[in-house]
Amino acid sequence: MNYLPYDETNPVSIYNYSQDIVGKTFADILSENITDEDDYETEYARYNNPRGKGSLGELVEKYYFYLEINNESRPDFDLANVELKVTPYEQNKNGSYRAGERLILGMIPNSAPVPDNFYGSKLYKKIHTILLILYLRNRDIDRIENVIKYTQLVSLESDILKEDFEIILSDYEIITDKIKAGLAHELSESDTMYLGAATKGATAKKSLQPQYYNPDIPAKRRAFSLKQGYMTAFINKHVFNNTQTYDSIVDHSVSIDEFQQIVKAKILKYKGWASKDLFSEFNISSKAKSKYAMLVYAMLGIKSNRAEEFEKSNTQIKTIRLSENNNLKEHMSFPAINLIEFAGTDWEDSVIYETFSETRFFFIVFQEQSDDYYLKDAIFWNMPQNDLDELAYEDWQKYVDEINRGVDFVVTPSRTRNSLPKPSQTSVIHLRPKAKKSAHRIQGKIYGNIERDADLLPNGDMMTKQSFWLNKEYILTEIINYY
DNA sequence: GCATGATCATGC
DNA sequence: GCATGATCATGC
Repeated sequence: MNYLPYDETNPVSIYNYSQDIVGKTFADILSENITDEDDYETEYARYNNPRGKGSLGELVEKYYFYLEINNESRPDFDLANVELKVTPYEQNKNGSYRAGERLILGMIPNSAPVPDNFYGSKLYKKIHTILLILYLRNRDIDRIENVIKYTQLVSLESDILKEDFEIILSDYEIITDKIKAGLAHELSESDTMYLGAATKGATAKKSLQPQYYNPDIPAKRRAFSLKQGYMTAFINKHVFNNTQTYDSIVDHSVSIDEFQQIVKAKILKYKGWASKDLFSEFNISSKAKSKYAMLVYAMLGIKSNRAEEFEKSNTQIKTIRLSENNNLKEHMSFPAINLIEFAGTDWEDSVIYETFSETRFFFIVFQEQSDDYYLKDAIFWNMPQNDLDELAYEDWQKYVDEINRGVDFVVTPSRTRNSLPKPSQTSVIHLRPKAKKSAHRIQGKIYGNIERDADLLPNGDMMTKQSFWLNKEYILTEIINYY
């Protein structure tokens, strides 16, 4: 073994040495270590490849810490029990920061027995102490030119588990119980709150593996991860020391079950109330279409619309209005998409896959009765992995095919019809317009304000900006079991 | 009367 | 000025 510039048995020594990395780009680290110009070019290209997702971490391991790359379940700094994690963060438009990705912690054993106890797991040993190296990601430059900004020694016990202990432990149990029941193929990242079961491997089909507890049905390889929302809160709190960002709903450590019970109780306290009474009780005079969502935050005691537990667990509040005869009034809307990106992205990297694999939902149900809506129920929900893999995938494919084939239009004075699949032709999700006004450019002919309201199609036409929507019939079949 | 295309009030 | 979280409303 060559001489190392730090004591590999001592976490503090490793951390002290790591402080000199701050301010460097990944390319700097390469050039400080490679004198031959051709070798430098080769390595630069290798580590700059966006397909090599873990490659910046490998670069740091190899060229800064001089470690052998280890793909095993032992920590990177084995003798000090320290795991190295190199991860991006990004700046939001309003200047605040968010984690760039979930933090992958270690593979979930699929072909071997799962330890019952979190403390007996390889995961616990591996992530007990983490050297977290954060770089500020700028997507406009070569990834290898990004600058490393922070390095921090993170202790699982004092920094992470202390405040979120019960939830992470119950997350671990949910994941491992499903595996032990032979249901690893039904795992979804949105099943849990902070510790997620993230998919691993380029495409799911490539990464299918037989299950130890159910050899007949293969399952995707997955890794334990701390969710992106969790990491955003973590770096704001523990790296940037910014504690003003969120309001928390529950001020003590609880399991997922307890958390959900507490949150539901805060809402269901008002079960049966008419919405007009709720609006006056909580002083909401808004005429905005999102007034029901504003009401829910008020009922939860959240001043901003950022609840700590919801942000950390990627949970979205959505309100649902039922008609008197128990149908949903409307489909559920999501943000606008970029059509060209939509049609050119693989399923597992698509916004729809990412949204439904990672998001937990808190549905607040109101029901119409005579001339008002009455609070009926509050339901935590996430899309079952099977529905995502099969039904949502088929719907998505129809839209991708039609957009790539070329969308046809029929223009009339009152509306412009398009040849995208209709909501009634889909089972889980559909695309529909969402803009200030309708706008199109069809074979060069312009209708409406295309700059503001239209989105480009692959064939050069433009159509009104589209969002994706969750079908109301699907939502109804999902929530009907709850009441 | 519902499906689908169109649109809105607000906050940041 | 635009993203958000929705609801509105025409015409089949």
